Amino acid sequence: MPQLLGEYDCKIDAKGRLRLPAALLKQLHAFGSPNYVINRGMTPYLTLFPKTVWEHESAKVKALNGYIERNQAFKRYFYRGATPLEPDSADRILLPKSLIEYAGIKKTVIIQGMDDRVEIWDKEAYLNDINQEPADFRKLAEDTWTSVSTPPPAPPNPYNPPPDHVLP
Amino acid sequence: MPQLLGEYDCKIDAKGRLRLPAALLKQLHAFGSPNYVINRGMTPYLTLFPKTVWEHESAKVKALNGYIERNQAFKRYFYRGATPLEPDSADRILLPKSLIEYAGIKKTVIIQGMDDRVEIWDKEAYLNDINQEPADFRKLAEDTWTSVSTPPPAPPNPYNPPPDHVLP
DNA sequence: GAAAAAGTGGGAAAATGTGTCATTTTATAT
DNA sequence: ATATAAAATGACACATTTTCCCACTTTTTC
Repeated sequence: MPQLLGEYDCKIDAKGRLRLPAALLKQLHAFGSPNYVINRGMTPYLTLFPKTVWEHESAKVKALNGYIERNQAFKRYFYRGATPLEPDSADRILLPKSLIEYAGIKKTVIIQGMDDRVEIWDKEAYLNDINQEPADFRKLAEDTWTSVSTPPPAPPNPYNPPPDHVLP
Repeated sequence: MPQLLGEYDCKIDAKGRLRLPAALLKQLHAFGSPNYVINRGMTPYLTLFPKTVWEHESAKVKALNGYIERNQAFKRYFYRGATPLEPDSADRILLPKSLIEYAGIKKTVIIQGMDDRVEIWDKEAYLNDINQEPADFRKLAEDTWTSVSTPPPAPPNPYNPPPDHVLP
């Protein structure tokens, strides 16, 4: 399974377009198609999924019985804002206005790889978030790991990256 | 199976007509016919089904034994307000007045794709709903998922982008 | 330092969304 | 039945958004 990694600094242009950094694009291509789904994050940031990852996520949600009100509320929360995206010829994606507003995106965003998805933050909000109470991190880490039984290491999964495309 | 995705901002005209956004129409066409059924949601919003999906839904309800009083009551609720719709020549649907009133629709609605159906909300009500206490969502998510097993992810198919333009 | 690639910006054509008005159809009352 | 009103539909024009394309600047690479 490929993995999305890296922290990127990007600008949004006046039309709300975001160019995906070349280094990130290469990683995204390993997920199978040049199509994405973007959605609201839990707090004011956005999450961009490769379409294949999104489909996997939503398959689980689809199975829920919507006549149970709590399930339906969950579904709604899951889908709220989810929008399919395709990059243009210059590898830019057009961010929906409502999501730009939601995430408080001004001019510059930070894109952060998060394994099988990326988070898109307004730069200022991102810096606030990670600089906040760094002292807390140790406690957070301890709390996190004490409540989780460490799974045995999975057998190594040899991953052969696709060849980078060769340019003339 | 195609999937309906996206959050769209639309206005209702003075006659209660709603133009379906072009991006959504494309997705709806994938469901096989330009016919829809609209119905009341559980709370004040509307649900629009592609006809094929509606038929599938109502088949399940039809199978309920109507001699059981609670089933009959459910059926009645299920069919109450259900209305077949066909878009006009300009891809607009005419929302029944009673449903507009039920959903508290004023001028602007949000249409949100929800996999095999879309929800139509009065904009204000929608924003209230999704911005509501995200802390609640954590618990909701936990409750929801404790009853569902996670299938293993399928390995993706790497995407090989077309070669960049070659210069002579 | 030159060439290539990556990242930005903006103009303009095409597509979409929206309001208005005219015409047709349906309903209602006399 | 016919007249009138109401509603539904169709047509169009205007505003806005999206897409496509190209050119320029900055960064990277050799």
